[in-house]
Amino acid sequence: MEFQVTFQVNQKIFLRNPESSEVGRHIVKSAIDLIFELGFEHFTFKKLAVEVGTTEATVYRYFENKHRLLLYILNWYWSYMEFLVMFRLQNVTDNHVKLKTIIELLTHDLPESAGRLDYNKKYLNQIVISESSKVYFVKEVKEINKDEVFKPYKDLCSKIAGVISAYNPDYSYPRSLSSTLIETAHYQQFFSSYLPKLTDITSENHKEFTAVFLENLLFRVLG
Amino acid sequence: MEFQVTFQVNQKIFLRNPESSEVGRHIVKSAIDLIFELGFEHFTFKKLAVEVGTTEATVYRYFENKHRLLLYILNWYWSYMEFLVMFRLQNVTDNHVKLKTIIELLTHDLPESAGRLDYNKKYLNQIVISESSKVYFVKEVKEINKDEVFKPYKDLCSKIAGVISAYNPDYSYPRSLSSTLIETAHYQQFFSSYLPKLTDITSENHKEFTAVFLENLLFRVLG
DNA sequence: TCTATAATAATAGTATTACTATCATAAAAT
DNA sequence: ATTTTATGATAGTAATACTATTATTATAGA
Repeated sequence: MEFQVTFQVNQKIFLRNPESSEVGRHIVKSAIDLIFELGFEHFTFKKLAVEVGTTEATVYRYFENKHRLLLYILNWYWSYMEFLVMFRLQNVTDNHVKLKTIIELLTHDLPESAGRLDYNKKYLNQIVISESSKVYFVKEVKEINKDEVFKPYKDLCSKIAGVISAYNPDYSYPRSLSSTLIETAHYQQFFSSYLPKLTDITSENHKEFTAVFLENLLFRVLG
Repeated sequence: MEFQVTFQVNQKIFLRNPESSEVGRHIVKSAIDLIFELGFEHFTFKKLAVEVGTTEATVYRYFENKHRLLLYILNWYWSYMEFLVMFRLQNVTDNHVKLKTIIELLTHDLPESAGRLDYNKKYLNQIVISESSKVYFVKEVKEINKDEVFKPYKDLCSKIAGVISAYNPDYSYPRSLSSTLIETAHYQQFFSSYLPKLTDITSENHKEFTAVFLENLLFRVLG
């Protein structure tokens, strides 16, 4: 059986829906490759246009600027992650197993999807780790937030918080703990790769180290 | 009694020591004001030069680029924070009190120092919260790290990890927990201010909320 | 099949950013 | 008194982050 999962990303993030055309899809796919390769600071629409084989003007018809494009990519990621959490928790009754599954999902690459959108999942994962904080740590966050562009992140956070509360209804900070899990999953992987003295990593398996650290933390906190 | 605490910031961060001249000190002070006001992305050396009443060329004689200047500010912050931790833990024997003091320091504005450097502590604190991750979430992190520019961060992390281990010698991840405390102190404050649905804040006191959340988390983790 | 309507390519242009270079002058050190 | 050093003034360049115009192509509807 073949099936496709699609999410409608918030209209306000793009000027023209990139999923509606070949060029549009190519733009997002190449953006993921380029942001991974160059880092967000060195990534430009000019370079992207060259990579796609189109012009800057065309890219600008889809996205207002590179910040919005990154936001688009992350919205896609957060939505997909929320779907994966929901999907993988289907029919699981044990809340302990649920939380372990969530940590596994947060700390490992996305599974390859069969769909039309074959984004490079390794690159996407690295972008989420290294670049995602740049979409909210900006002076304009209040303005941007009004467009509800962080809704998928909040939904994901909320879903995980729900499981936390189910596991321990007396715990007072399910949302903060949930966002802490998500963020910590990112920078502990980053730190263990590039600034290992900020962590206790011993082997080379950054994802596994992060998962084990988070699991330990989570279940100590929740009892 | 008047006294001054100074830290020698790593030579490799600057081209000319900004503390060695009036203009240099003015540059750093104004940089803190401007980065706070504009956000790091909109902050430029041109704007800084105008603010200081000097030229771009002069600013470039002190710092290679704005990334290095931010790094300088954070090195100063991390060093000062490590000093404060050391200072405030003097003569405290109870490890529980030590950890509470550390969380208090991590989540609140720096105390005003009597010294020559009267950086705006409120602005500095906001910069640490919103901009600090931008110094390491860059493609060049490996190269930059070779200059030991993250040493003060690692030292601070290590100092806190030491207290964690003293409190609970059996805990396996003192460094990771330490960096998690530091980072979480930042973005829980940020989230509770701008994206409150990612947290469990109820009042308006972001610093207090973050402190209480972190304390709860820390002592549950360490038992 | 013709025609209206999008979307794109090609091209140009602007303001700002992120620098580098030169040279004269002022201040500090020897 | 003279050398060194820092700064100011000025200029200039390549890249970035856009906006605008027009011709061409693809598509969808009549």
